[in-house]
Amino acid sequence: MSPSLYYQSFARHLVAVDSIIFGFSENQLKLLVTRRELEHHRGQWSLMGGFVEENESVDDAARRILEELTGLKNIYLEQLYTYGDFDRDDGARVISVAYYALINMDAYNEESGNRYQAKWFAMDEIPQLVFDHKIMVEKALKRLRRKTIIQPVGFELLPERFTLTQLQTLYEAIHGQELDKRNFRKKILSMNVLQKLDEKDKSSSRRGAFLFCFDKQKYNALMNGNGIFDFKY
Amino acid sequence: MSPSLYYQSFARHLVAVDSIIFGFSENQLKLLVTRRELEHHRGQWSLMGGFVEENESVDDAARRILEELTGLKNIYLEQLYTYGDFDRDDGARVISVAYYALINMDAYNEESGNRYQAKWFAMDEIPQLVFDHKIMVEKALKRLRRKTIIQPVGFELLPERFTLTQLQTLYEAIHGQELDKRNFRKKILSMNVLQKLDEKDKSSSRRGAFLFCFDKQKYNALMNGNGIFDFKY
DNA sequence: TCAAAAGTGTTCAGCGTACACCCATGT
DNA sequence: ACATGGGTGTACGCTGAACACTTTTGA
Repeated sequence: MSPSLYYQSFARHLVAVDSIIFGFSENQLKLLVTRRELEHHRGQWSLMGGFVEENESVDDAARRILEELTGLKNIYLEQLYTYGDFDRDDGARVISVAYYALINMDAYNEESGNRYQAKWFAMDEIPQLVFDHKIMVEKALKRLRRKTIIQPVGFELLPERFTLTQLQTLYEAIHGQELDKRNFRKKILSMNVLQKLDEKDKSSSRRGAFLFCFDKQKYNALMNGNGIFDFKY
Repeated sequence: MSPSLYYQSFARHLVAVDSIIFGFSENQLKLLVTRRELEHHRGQWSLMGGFVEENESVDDAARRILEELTGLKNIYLEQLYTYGDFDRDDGARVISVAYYALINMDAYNEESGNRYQAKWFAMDEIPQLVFDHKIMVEKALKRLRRKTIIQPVGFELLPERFTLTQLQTLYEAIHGQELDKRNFRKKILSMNVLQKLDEKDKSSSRRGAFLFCFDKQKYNALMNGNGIFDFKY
């Protein structure tokens, strides 16, 4: 008797993946949502999602579906939480593993998105979403906020080269509050993960602002060293 | 056509729940593991787990399985992470939602545990576990450490009434490092979630140490107020 | 009287926070 | 010359961290 037979008597479930996809443009944090394609609730606004296939890891499913929608590989993607109420989808029992993704909207492929009637919404203009997707979005936002406090993650939402003002505006958008320019710069620079470039961005001021980029090396050094949460009372 | 029919063509999966169960005794953080009952790898050390049933939420499955093993209801239980590699279980494709639980070992029912050949191990004496269970335990420990820094969660592992020395020993066990007594007390008491009782515990010293209990009211007030993570740069 | 754990305060350094002015440049 | 965003430094208060001695009491 093959091992798999031992498991035969147990219930099997549809397992979906739903992605909370964040972007940043026009100084606003945005969310990418699609029109649902499945018959049930077809056409309603919904997070981008799909079902986990037979021989596919859940992470791979999330990446696959994200790539279908955005045309992007190598996106920052992190598992958020698994939603398992048996009646969360009123059409069938579906367990959903939620992920959140941070993407650089400049690189986003609009054509791919159009196939799913995808649309970006500012966080305070998100339409009603199907099932428990709104709850997922709220949890993702909380997680993103927490994450950006203790780890320099926000970069994923920006183009490769960005000004400190852009970065600050992003943080303000994520946290929904204004920040002091001097303190912000002091803090971010003291983290020592930014590399100052010679070039200036002149698109938003006459004087021009220096461009920076994220220094992956420094970042890794930081992470591999002592963790950020050193416990001492 | 009923909604559920729309979903028929998608793959279905076995969904398991595995619990990392922490306890505290003899000044050590401990983990409860069982001997595996399913044919495949039967008898190996394994986290307590089981399959999610047809009309059961994943959370309920976790609670059900935990109660079967420990005889305890109302345990602190939190979803940890979902493990979805398609080959993580070499017998069949099983997606596992991991939870971690904190239990007061005084209340633990040994009889229930014996039915599963359950055993408590100190964290540095955990035997080899089946599949990816070791990874789950490591993640749970990290989460517990982080959690105890920012939220007074540790109480769940202690009897209802405890001394500050006991609490400190617990924190030392969780974090694997010694803490300064004065700083620890200052910090914990300033959180304002402990209630000092009139009674003393004389079991561990001639002088006796005052007993405290966790004050749920104060705790809730704290949590409902401003969150712990106020972001300001 | 002594052994063993309980209990208690102060000092210092570093970090977060508040706050206001000059700089560079294109029009 | 002026309007617009870019860039910079300091002072204060709080919190975390290091550190040692007295108290109580049963044996």
